[in-house]
Amino acid sequence: MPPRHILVAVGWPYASGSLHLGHLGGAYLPPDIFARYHRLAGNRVLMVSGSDAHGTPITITADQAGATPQEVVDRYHPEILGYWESLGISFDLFTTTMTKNHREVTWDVFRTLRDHGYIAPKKSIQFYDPQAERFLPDRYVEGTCPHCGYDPARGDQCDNCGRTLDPDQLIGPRSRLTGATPVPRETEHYFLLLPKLADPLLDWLKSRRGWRKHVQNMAIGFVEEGLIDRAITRDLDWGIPIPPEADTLGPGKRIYVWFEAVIGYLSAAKEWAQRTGDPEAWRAWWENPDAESYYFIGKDNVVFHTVVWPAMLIGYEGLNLPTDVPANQYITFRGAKASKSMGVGRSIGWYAERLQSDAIRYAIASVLPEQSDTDLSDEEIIRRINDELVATWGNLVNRVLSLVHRHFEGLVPTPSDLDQADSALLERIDRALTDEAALIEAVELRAGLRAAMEAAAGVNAYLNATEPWRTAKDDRARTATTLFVALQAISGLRTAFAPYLPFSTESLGEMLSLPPLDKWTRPEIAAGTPLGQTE
RNA sequence: CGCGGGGUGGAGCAGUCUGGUAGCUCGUCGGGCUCAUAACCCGAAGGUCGCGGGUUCAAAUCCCGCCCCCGCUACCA
Repeated sequence: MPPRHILVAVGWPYASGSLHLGHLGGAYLPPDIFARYHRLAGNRVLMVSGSDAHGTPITITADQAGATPQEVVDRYHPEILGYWESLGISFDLFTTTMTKNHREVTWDVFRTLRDHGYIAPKKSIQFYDPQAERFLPDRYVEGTCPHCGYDPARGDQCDNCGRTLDPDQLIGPRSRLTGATPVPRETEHYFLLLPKLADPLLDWLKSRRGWRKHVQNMAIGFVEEGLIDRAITRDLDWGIPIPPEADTLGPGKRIYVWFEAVIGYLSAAKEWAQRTGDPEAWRAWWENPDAESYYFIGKDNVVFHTVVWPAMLIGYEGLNLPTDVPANQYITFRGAKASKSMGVGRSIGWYAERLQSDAIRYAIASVLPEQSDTDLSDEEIIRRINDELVATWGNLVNRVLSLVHRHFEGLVPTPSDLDQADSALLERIDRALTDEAALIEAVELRAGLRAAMEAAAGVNAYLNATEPWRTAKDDRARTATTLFVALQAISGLRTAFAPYLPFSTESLGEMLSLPPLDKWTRPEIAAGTPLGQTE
């Protein structure tokens, strides 16, 4: 079977704050596990993402810090890169939305959609700050909430009662920039004409199979409720400019961040291709109809990736739509949503300084919120590492290597004929690899990890049944066979754990004198091979 | 208010589409083993499956109503 082309598209984090374990479990660890599996399975993986450098969260963070948006990005983008480095999140490219390449790709998508009739300018009424001489985004209009009386409520939403607002509903509106009373004035923006794409989009959504039900139901429901034209430009001075020939709406307008951020998947693939020296290489993942694409995001981003981005791709013509959007729910901490501003859930960096990367990866992978929100605490993290990962898998490796060192001078013993229990164990390991592969392909990563752990427990049970520490006293041949088989099983488990625990499986390979793993198989460890010591 | 998802032994989760003795990991209790001891193996206890009603020989599962949590609701992305 020829290699499949697998695009692993990872949601773009804002470069405006530190990431916490909820982010890791929601959007970043799952694609890495998925990508590592597919590489081992012999497929061509392209895994891309980057820092989202635009959008109001960046400008607001900058305002609060008295810094420029650029300075905010310059601080957080390297921090995020550091997370991926320390946790082994194996991007082929993690770029930003500030590149020239991204601007050009965004312009290409803008122009093509416009030429195909899916982007057009429309006039609307918007608040204008006469003192600052500029139009105000809804977030920059403040006033008293008409529902609960809270002040200051923002023009898009009241932070107190949570209701969605329009700025003209506010009592006593004022500009957040100057405090001046804003006045309504006509302005013009570009809109994405989503209703024109609704029919093919709905047909496509309904024909998807194997999607998580909350993802597919939400997408279909959103489209069936009725799509409306959606603005793709904003009154901002931070963001990607409108293509020069189309920049006729007046000063101070940029492309709205949601429009260009999703294009990042495409522009990052193109940037990767340029960097590899084959600028056309991206086409194998985007234009080849047999290529597959998987978008890993949190549940708050479902509509953008299942409705808006596919609509843009349909309108653009010629590029692949998502194969699956395995969006995750949230990891909560002691029942509260992880959020730096709420002081809940520490940053990834905090844990990375205190725990081994694979330990963090195991703890998160074993609770991935694939169906529903999952609650976690520091105690739970430690418990899972010690009572599951170390106890079952770490201890298994340790006890087998100890026996080999004690009774066979650290050399893989030469087996006699395998009996039924020996063969059954190896068959079980091989079956676990097959089962796990199917689970990972279906993006059921937590179940995939469970399959590996159950197989490891099976090896422990095998050892308790064969008792090599007892047979060593009077049956060296039997002991040799048992330990040989156990080592082969461990070799298979090394593969099974490799997508989840890349660091420790790599060092285990060195300990077993095995070449680097490059296939989804159980490599045989030859008799006589010298083994390393456990720590 | 509307839409989507979730509410299952002490903790975290599967199972619900395709109704039929409620499953997994951890914890607890008992036993085994002693190579490993941050242990391992075997067994047991522990659940009105959010609440109320309905359909059915049979409901965690299907239908109706309600409560709670998360997300979305187009200017957060």
